[in-house]
Amino acid sequence: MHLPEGWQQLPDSFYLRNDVVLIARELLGKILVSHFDGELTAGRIVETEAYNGVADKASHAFGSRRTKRTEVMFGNGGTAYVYFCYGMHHLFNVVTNGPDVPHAVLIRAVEPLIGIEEMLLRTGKQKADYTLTKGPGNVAKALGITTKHTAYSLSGDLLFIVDDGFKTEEESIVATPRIGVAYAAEDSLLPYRFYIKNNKYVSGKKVKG
DNA sequence: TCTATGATCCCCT
DNA sequence: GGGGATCATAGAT
Repeated sequence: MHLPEGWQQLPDSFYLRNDVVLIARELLGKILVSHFDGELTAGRIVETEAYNGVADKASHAFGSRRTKRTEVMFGNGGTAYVYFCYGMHHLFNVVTNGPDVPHAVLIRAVEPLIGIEEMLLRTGKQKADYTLTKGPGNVAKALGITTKHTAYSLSGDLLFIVDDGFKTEEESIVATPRIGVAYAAEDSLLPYRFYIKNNKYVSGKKVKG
């Protein structure tokens, strides 16, 4: 496979660290790439959420709940956790940390870079506006990610994340509570959601101008 | 600009 | 048997 010059696949060591909130923050500005059936699609990550394992009421792994679905989170970091939600959406997460520590980062929005025509086909949209990859359901749909890709290694050449040297300014990063996790009681207030300020692909807020 | 609602199904209890 | 880490649309404001 041929990637653009300067695109460096993230090493396992990036995912194997123990601070999932830091990793969620550092994933801003990186590029999520899928290469299924010869179709290369990629987008720059502009919104993420951290899910902090067994202590986090918003996490599927809260209380060490270990099931067929969540099993991949209990494996090694650097793999994909994809699950099906609301009867129609596939949501893509990055598993982090070592075995038995079920940390994950939900990718909530990307800015399309490569394969926009293919993204339009997959989503059935007519034109590439800001809704193409806004929100976690749309990200997975545009990149062709489904539950069959859960447990895929991000060290492979089908689904992975690269660094192209893009620098995300500290002052352009915003931290807020996570979206759609009101059921998590006090944990729903934690500032575990990160996004790039003023980016039109970020979900959960209106776009002006 | 907002709120309400329907679509739709896998996974867990 | 019930609810969910959502999205697009319709209709009210």
